[in-house]
Amino acid sequence: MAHEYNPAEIEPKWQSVWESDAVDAAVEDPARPKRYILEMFPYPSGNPHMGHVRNYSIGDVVARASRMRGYSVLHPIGWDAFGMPAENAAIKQNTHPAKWTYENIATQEAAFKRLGFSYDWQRKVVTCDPEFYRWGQWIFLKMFERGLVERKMNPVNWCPTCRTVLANEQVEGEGVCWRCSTRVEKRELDQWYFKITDYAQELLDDLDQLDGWPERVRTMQANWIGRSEGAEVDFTVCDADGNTTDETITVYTTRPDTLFGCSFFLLAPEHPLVSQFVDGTEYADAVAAVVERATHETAVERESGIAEKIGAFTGRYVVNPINQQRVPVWVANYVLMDYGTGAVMAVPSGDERDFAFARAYGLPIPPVVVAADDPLLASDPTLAQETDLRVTDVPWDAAYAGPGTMIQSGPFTGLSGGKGSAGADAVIRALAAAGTGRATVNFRLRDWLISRQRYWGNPIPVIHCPKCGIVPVPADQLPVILPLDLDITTGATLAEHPEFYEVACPVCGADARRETDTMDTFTCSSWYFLRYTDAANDTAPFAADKAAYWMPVDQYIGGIEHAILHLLYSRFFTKVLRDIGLLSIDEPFTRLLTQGMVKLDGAVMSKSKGNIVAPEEVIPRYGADTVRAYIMFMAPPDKDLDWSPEGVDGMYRYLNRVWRLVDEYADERDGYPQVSDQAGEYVPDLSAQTKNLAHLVHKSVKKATDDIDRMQFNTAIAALMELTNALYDYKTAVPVGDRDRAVFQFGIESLVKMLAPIAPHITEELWQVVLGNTGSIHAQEWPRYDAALCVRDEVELPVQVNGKVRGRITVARDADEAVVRQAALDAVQAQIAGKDVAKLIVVPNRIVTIVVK
RNA sequence: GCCGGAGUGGCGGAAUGGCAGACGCGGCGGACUCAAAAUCCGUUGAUGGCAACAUCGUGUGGGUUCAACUCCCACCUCCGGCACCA
Repeated sequence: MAHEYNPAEIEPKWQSVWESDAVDAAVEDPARPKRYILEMFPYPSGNPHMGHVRNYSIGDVVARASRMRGYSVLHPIGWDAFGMPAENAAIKQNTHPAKWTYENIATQEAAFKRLGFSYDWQRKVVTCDPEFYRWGQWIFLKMFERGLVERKMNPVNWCPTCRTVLANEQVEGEGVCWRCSTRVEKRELDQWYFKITDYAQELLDDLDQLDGWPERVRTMQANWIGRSEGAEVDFTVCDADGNTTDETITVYTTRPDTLFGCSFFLLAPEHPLVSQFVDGTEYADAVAAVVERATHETAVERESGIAEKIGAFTGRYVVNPINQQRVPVWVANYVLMDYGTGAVMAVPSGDERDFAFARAYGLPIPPVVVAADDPLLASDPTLAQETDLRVTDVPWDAAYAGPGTMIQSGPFTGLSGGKGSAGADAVIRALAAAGTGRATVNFRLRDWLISRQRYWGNPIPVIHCPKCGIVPVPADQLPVILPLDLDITTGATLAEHPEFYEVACPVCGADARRETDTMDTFTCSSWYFLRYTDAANDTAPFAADKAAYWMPVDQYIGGIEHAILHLLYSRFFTKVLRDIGLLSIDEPFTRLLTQGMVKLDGAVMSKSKGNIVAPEEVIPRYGADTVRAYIMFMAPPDKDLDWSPEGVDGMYRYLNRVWRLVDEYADERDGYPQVSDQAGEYVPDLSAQTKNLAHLVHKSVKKATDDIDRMQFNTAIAALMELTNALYDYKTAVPVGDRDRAVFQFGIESLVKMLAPIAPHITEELWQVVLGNTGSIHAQEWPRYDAALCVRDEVELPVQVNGKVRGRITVARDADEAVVRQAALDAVQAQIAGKDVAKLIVVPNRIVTIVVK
């Protein structure tokens, strides 16, 4: 009854069985441990490509293996359905974003089903469905209540191509839009923000808990949050004659120990005091020129990598609170308005940028922190005790920013200087006592700009009332429905849709205007994983007890491109929802796998580049199982891989090999005598060949199990191939009538079971049809190996002489060391004859090494 | 510039400090076949040798060790992230 492996026939057959039986529906079962396996949900861009296949195959293997290991598994899927590409496609193809989006979802859903992914389809989430996005609005309102939503006028990143603002996290490398790579512009606009900075410290601290995350992702997030410790110092504004005003300017510094070395003071070009200082003065023109160049040329200069430092004197001075020194105030292009306070104290001897600026404009560079071996101290040892300003210009050709000793620093002279030094602490204490400074912490992280001037997004549930101001939409009026009757092929937004924005104020009833900006799509992806735990809930985003059962996600799988963006925002949402009382966890994702990218000839596959390899090109010829297994076999999951069609044949051959092996076994098995008493049980009178097979089978089961656990699927598949080879070798070497039924059967069944998560269709067919078992392979228990059978009772050890293998010995496992020593010496007798054995090292069960002279 | 990651056969890739190259792709030789496909067997790091074998070999140069792809120091190349963050 031998029959052929025909994936085109069996794959759709099993897919429809699984779907109609809803075999992959997640069940909350308190009796079993749970596992929530999640892959980052796709954007419905059209046909999936091999990158998708890889991402979702990894998750599917983990989910299927987890079920067989006895876990109650949640493995859902959905679509991140709002966003710009839908609008662009709609304009280009003269259709509606909704139509384009839902059609693409249908395409991807069909493709995913054709690949045999084991999703709980009943929990499907589509973010552009009102049933989903209303809860995004609900969360917005909750955040609004808690003061985590802010509308403010700020310089923001504007993408002229996308015609919308962007969050800081969405501006890449050289200041370009993450989506279209257009250079972004700075604009001063009134926008909506989520106050993620309120959680900056916790987002940083809790990275320590995430030991299931790749180190580099944690490092990237820590760098992005960018905590720095230092001090604020208040400088009093004065005129050229030293007459002080009651105006102070505060600076932030990480080096309060260098305060005595401040020889000038800088304002950012955008600083509001600049025009106040120079308007109508002789300095106005020069300052305006700097401001002009800084605001218009910065982007270009940054691109070249080296920005020339330019600045201009404002005619004003400030008083240094530590020593009452009067220093000039300049405007400089390298001072950033959006970090610290937009003003800095310049210490050219201790800061490279200030040094360059001082040299360019002839400003003094007094040394205040010097290294112990500094030539300055060598030439003038008394300088080490100098408290007053004696040397006003360093002989160095670069700033010194390292640790050292404070000099020329009044009462602080002699203290250690440097970041976080005793000297720095002492200066902060002195400033604090005088009320002119204080210790403080600064973050690089900015608040999350969430409003977008685009149509295809979740409407911000707010109404602008001329009398009441900003009025949140009452919760019982949610959702604010995104109207679909808008012709967006002209590029129109909600601001061109009066039926949408003309509303009555919910408080006073006056004519008011509904907010027409929509939310950043990343707000949807920041909590979709929570919706899966309770996807049909129509009274809340999710029930707390359901989330409590399933959360956190045990294994999250997705691309490294979200190392900051999505993964940071999701952590933020989780903490906010915890504080609202909906969650009891601090972190959403316990373990994270950042899967490598699938490339073609070195380039990332993307629709815009047109270098996509789609699974449909391979499935008709080889089937989904081959595609899945091949992409898992090509490389470890976290490494980038270059797609090459050459090896697909090999994987197809392998699955055929498995098919024939199992098929032949099914035909012949009645002829196998039952020799050993039970599968996997060690029976002393087995033949040497059968013992050998039992050993190989158990060793392979252990190896494949361990490798799937640590998600090294490429080596797991290699172990399955070795198991397959061992079974074939046994068949070749041992006639049917001498074969051990129990050991062989255990080998065959283990092979089929362990291959099942990777190649779910062929294994289902082999299990149920070819082997004639009842019940799905995917509901079987994972094979258990016998640790005693994974090792041999005799081991062959290489014997090295001076680092070269010169002989081999076979000894009992864990043999007495004396026995091993003697056997080794005998084995290499010829090589060591007449020489002194200086050393003999036995590494038990591994190697013997002899050193002779 | 700073912070990560990676350099291993023709190719993808394996190796708790213990026989480098598992597993596979490709190649070569053979069996089966009228022939081909499929399948099966053998072989396949380099150099030298008829051969057993010898020597060399994990980006480069040092070091630690009986033993280094693995640990340490210095450097080269590539990839990724951040980048005037005071």
